[in-house]
Amino acid sequence: MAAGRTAPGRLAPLAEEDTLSLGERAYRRLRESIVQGRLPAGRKISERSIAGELGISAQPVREALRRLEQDGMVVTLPRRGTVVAEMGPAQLGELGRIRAALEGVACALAAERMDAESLAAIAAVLKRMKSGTDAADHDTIDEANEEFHALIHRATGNLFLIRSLASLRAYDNLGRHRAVGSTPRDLPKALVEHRGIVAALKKRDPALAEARMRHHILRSLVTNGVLPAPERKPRRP
Amino acid sequence: MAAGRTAPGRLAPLAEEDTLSLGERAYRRLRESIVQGRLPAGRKISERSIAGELGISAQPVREALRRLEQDGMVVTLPRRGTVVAEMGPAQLGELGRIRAALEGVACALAAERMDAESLAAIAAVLKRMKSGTDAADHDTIDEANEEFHALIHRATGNLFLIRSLASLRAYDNLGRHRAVGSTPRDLPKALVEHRGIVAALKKRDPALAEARMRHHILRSLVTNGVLPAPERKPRRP
DNA sequence: GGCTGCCAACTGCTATGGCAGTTGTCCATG
DNA sequence: CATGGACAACTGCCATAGCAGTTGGCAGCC
Repeated sequence: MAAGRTAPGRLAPLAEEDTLSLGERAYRRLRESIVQGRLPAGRKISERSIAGELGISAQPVREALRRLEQDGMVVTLPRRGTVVAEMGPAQLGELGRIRAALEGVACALAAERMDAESLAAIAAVLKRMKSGTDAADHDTIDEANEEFHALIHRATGNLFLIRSLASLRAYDNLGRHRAVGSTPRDLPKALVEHRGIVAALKKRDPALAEARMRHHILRSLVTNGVLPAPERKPRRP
Repeated sequence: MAAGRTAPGRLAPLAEEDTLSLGERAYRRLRESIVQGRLPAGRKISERSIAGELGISAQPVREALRRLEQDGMVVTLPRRGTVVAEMGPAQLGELGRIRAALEGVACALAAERMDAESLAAIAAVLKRMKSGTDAADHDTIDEANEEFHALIHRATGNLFLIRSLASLRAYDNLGRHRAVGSTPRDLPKALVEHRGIVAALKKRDPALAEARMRHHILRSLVTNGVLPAPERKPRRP
């Protein structure tokens, strides 16, 4: 990590060279720290202490905390303090189901309006996924996967969707980071699912694209242990 | 409106008696003003001028604007200004589809965990809807409708879902306010749909509840003119 | 007349200081 | 030893002031 030699749970001062506002940078830093588990649930966050660690004033930190609160990542009790929100497995599962639905809608919108350039790009990503899967190279798979979904999100052109999904994918990362050790993934299954999604996008079939994407997300959540395995449909017991 | 005699587009000062933070109150005020169309799209919003109108400092206003920006209701260009976001009919339609999906997930979650008390409450709301529909009383219908969905949202116990849907329903209101005059509504159809949703909730059938809720939202968006009528499925043209 | 350059009036952004409410600690009291 | 109360050290919250970048207009020049 770029954090370097910092005490666990502490943040390195912000670099000066950046062009973003301090509030924005503080928001991203805090968000990243929470997602990566460096700021665990229940940890107290005070505006002043964070400001001190980041080497900035308390005001931008306060803005960042308000935004994180709207994301649901922290909760603040007036005049008492702000703490990182608790995220039980049940709530993580709910967020996963929400994300599945939103990714589905995004995929449907993308199927309607994705241009040829983006389609070519996503086909290229698919190839990288294939080679990465063959080599069992998790880094390139993760990277390609990230780009895969990002391309679809961007194709929707819908800011609300993009933001919401970014927030939800952050929780997904949290779920992964929580499970120490190997995170199980059914790579070949994911590959064929991705191919099916791209095929639906190329056919410009919104309903099919949505169904496939949603199923893909839900299945991956199940194999990751975030969601329980769905019960088999009983044919009248 | 409680706004009273204020110049169009201007905001009345905040009351003192409230217990909420100034930032929170400013957020709600601005949000309400945007939703009701009092602050039309493209209108410039400066921290200082709003602060002056509300009789508070610029800092809480700034927080409110950052939160509204995360909601997608305003966009701010650094060092240049903040304006109310443009919302074309296309984007409004997209948000409607997103909302339909999220309301569906919320309804599924509610079907799994709604307690008897809430089920009784929602049954009562249904009765009010029935009488309101018979009397063609739009006010009580709107009120009951609001409560209907709020009960379902609350039953999920998911803050992210509740917040997102609140934001999306705000846009829905904006769509209504935009269409001056009579907003078409198929009241009897809505009533039977609501009944079907409640039936699914009582049966604790998440999939059915989700499908019915989603269809209900999508249909209402179509009759409101937010979404185009879906094309009939061609059986191979 | 049309163009350039400057200046004033904005804008968002951040730091500082201080207020009011909360919490924890330590001492005096029963 | 246990209990209650005051004080200090927090907390979030807000107002003020000032910085730096942007914009609009007006004078001066070509």
